[in-house]
Amino acid sequence: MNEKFYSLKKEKQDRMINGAMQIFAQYGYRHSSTDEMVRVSGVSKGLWFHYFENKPGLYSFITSYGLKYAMLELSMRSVRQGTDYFELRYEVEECKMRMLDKYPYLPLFLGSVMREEDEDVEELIREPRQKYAEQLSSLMMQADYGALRAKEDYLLLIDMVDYTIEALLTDAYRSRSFSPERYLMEVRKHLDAMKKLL
Amino acid sequence: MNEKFYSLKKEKQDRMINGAMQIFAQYGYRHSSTDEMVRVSGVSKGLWFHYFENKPGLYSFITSYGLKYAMLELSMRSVRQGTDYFELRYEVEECKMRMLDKYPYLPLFLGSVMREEDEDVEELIREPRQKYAEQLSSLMMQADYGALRAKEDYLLLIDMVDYTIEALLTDAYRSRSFSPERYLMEVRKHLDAMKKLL
Amino acid sequence: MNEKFYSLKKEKQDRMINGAMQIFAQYGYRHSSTDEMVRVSGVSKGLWFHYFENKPGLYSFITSYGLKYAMLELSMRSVRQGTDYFELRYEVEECKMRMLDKYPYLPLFLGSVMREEDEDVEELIREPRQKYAEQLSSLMMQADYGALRAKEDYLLLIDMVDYTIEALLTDAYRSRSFSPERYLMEVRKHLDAMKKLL
Amino acid sequence: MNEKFYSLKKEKQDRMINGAMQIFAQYGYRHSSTDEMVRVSGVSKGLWFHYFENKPGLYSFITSYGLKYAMLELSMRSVRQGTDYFELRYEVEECKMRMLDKYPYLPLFLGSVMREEDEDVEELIREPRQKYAEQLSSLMMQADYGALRAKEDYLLLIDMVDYTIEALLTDAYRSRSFSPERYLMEVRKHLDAMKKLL
DNA sequence: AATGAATGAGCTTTCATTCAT
DNA sequence: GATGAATGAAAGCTCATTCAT
Repeated sequence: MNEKFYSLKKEKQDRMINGAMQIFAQYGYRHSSTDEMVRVSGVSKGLWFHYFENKPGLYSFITSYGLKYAMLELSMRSVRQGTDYFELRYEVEECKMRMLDKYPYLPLFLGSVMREEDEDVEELIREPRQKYAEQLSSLMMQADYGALRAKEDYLLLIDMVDYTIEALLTDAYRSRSFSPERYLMEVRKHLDAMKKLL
Repeated sequence: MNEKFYSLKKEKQDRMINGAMQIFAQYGYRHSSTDEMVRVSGVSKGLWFHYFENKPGLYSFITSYGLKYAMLELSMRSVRQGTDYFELRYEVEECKMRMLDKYPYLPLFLGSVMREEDEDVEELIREPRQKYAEQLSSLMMQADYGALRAKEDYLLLIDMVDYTIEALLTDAYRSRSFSPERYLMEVRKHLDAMKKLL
Repeated sequence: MNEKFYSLKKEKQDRMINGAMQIFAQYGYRHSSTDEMVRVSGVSKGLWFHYFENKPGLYSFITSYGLKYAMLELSMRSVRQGTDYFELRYEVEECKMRMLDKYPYLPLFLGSVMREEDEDVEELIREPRQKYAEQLSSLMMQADYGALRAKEDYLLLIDMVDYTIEALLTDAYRSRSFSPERYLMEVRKHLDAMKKLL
Repeated sequence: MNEKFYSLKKEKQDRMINGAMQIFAQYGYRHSSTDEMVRVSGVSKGLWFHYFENKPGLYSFITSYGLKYAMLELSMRSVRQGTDYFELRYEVEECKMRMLDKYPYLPLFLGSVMREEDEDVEELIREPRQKYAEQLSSLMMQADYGALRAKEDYLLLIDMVDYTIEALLTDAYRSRSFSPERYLMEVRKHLDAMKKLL
């Protein structure tokens, strides 16, 4: 289906991928307009449809591509069984920051994809979305939950950590200039705060 | 500016307010369409513009109205100085649930307003948004932070609580039928989980 | 579905119907553009979709309307059982010419509808198209086929008459100014030519 | 103008000619899309414009080529002065069927060209179109009109024959599989039907 | 010569907004 | 006040045409 796209020069591929990710990440599927992608990527309108048939097709491709890239990045970290939960959680965020070089909006996009509910695309992204979620949770399952596990409600605490990190990421992108260092520091601080409670 | 609107029958006012809140809360400013408000409210299209000039004007009014209503509701609870932080935080959520009778989408709308970033309206809602935030934080400042305060990072923990509660609310509205009881129970569980850590 | 349209002023209804008929008759379904209908009718683009949802909906409505009008016109002639075949066939064409006052492109449109093959609309127009064909043939069955019937191949001769009349109509519209009188005269001449052979 | 094209391998020439004829014959000038010709011919898009500059240029070439081929085929039949009109008319159709080997859509294309009215190309095809019409009519003038000529309106009868044959051809192509034998039989039957009247 | 990537005008459709009634 | 008909800019998508390779 998308072999044509892959035979483009890598630089242009990435310009398109980044343009689409940025707009989709910021506005969600329905709200994202081709014209804005044209503007931020410098790639003409016709070409988007030349490669991706239609808007759902584009979204589905970018989603699948982005999630695969994220999964690859995740799988590339050497999995040390029994890493401390908070440490591992932090490493996952570090991992996201490593994506920034090639795909500056990918971390934000990942979150927006996981929350996407538009019925025109929900079906199309179900599978890659689920796989990504599974890889993440199976990665986290290898953590040493240490003192956490002692608590009967440790799942709730993990929820809180996840919600918090997601919110921090969104906030970080909201500011004019996204700084991965500042973001990671915020994550670290919040993780530490909870860790100290245990 | 909107005196005209207030001379409408209260019932119709509320039908319009609820219609706008529902759509804005679900889709955000930009994605909300007049036609959908017409549909859910049963109030003709012309009337919306008769009373509110344009879409930013409508959003600004509804925001300001909704935030004021929420502030009133908040201020109506008898402030017992020194209530335990977690208890107070819970009461704030209870308070939101009390709004459901008149404005079923107000709690969701509050969150969406606080996150709204569309540049067409950001300016217009800045002030009421800030006032609401201030009232909330000044209310929370009256709490007894107990063991929490002992922690040097207690502000971070509070962040986590806030992010968590906001996410729980969004999740609660995502399900077909929003149940205030179920929501409050979730909030309670998460608050307790953290409280126990202290 | 189209009650809204019928509550328009009759004059505007007819302006829209005529605009659509003209463009559809000349270019066929697929080729007809809203912009051209806007131009010939002076009715804004948005309004077409306000009343007719989409292009197939518009085509289906105009088709159904035009065929019904034609059937009404046909049924209004006093049916004299046993009229000479050639006379009756001529009267059918006279009947079409009577439509010109209100719908100048209807006779041409009828032919184009009967030949339309676009798969987006074929289903939608099947029924009215069939009904019209049936009324026409049941009308013609009341004719006195006289000497014609004696011929074993009289059905083939009728084919020829039909093909000829259809071609004459198309030719007549091709000229800059369509003249019903000239057209009817042509029809008469050709009918007579064949009649004399019998 | 098109010498370049003629230096292509004959097989590729014919693939292009057939592709263009098929699409133009089926959809008319305006509705024919380059992409469809690319698809049915397997010849790349750029090449079409390399050889034919633009769409009118292509249409003009294919028209001129197709008409010339038809004229050649017509002129190749040994003209027996005084052949019976109906026989000659039938032979003309046989002649068209002989084109099918090389250009399966040429007979249909001929008819569509003669009816083409798009103003972008009308001028361009006027001359070849007229020449073809003239050759056809001068060929037919050599016929023995026999009993036909006795009729004062024999020209009208000839019209009817022509219209009928054209309609039969269009009908024949409409069916999934075009059968020259079946088509010729239909022509024969209709010609005979009229002949018997004389 | 040959390919197909690239472009932008134009088409169908949506939607905030205006206006006659 | 109240309605919904009316408008046109903008969105998703198609297609003739150009151009780098």
